Amino acid sequence: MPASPGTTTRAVQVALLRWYARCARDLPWRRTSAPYPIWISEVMLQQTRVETVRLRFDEFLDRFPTLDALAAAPLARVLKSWEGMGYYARARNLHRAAREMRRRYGGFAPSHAAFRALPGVGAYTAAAVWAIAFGEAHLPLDGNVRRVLARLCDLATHRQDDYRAAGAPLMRGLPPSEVPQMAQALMELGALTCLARSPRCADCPLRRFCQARARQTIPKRPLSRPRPARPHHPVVILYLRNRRGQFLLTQRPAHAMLGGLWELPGGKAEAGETLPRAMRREIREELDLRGLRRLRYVGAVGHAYTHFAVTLHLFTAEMPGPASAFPALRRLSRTGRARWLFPHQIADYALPTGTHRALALLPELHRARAAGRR
DNA sequence: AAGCCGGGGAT
DNA sequence: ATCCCAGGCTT
Repeated sequence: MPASPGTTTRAVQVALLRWYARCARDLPWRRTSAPYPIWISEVMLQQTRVETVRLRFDEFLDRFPTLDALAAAPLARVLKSWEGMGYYARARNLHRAAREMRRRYGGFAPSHAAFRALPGVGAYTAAAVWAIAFGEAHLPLDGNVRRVLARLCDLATHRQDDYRAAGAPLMRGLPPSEVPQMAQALMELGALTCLARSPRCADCPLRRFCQARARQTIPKRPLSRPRPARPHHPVVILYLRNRRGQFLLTQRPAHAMLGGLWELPGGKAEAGETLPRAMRREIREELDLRGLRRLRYVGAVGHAYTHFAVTLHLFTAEMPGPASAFPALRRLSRTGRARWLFPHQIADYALPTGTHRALALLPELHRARAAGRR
């Protein structure tokens, strides 16, 4: 708060802490101060709404109650637990970081610096865990806090350093017991009151300190950046049956988008190409398979990713012969990147949400999916 | 600093 | 349809 002397900083801290004591939501990860669950919650909350995480947090901790349990688990199980939450690199990094901590420190990271160096732990997560679990005065600079600071100090900037300069004083001079509350209060104010679209200034404990409010620049804070439009692609995917009633599921490369997840074979349709032609071409390119039998169009589902959107066009078809007759398919199976599954077995595999929704178009898988969710 | 990575809910 | 969320990694 550049324009504010220390006495004002203290007044802001007091107002915010009093408000937090009165208004803070009761969230599962606020019932503990242990670093492991705090860490899990912070990773889940990366770009993910509180309400979504609220539904998943307890289940994840039931499955992986300790750092050692997470480190000992196979990655596939962690990915399955992460299914539907997106940004799957988070699950891969969480797993790697747990194994690294166990190996190098025999437990949780011993310092903020050691923790910050782990995969998937950036400036925000390291600050949040060290402030909330250990009471050290780091500023967790997330989207909420950035918005609160942009308004409180009327910042017309994108620079990270400007936000740090504005926010650091608010974390200083507190007793360690109040650091966790202060860190969470800044975020909570952004989540409940200092809303992005329609801020509830009348209810804000900081309204008399708010410089953007005084200057009537609230709608312009924080400064926004124009975003490019999302391109849209038609995609064809295939539910390929063999003669035993199994279907083919393939695994995405570990470090690609949706890395490690399982999906139906297929790919983008090209401009001017009919969907059945695209389907046959993709299967030829991907599996070196020709002469699909009984190719049928099932239907489509739309699905939006961060930077593009797709329409998934689902087909069914039957194998032209035994899988063993096709070298590319044999190779995929041998390396474990492709599996023939009976419908009920799908419950053990982590699938992207779009694939789940496409499979729901098939009655036989609808039943299997319902069984898998139980 | 910018581009990339999922998904979902609010408006 | 658009925005944006308790971000991190790579370039």
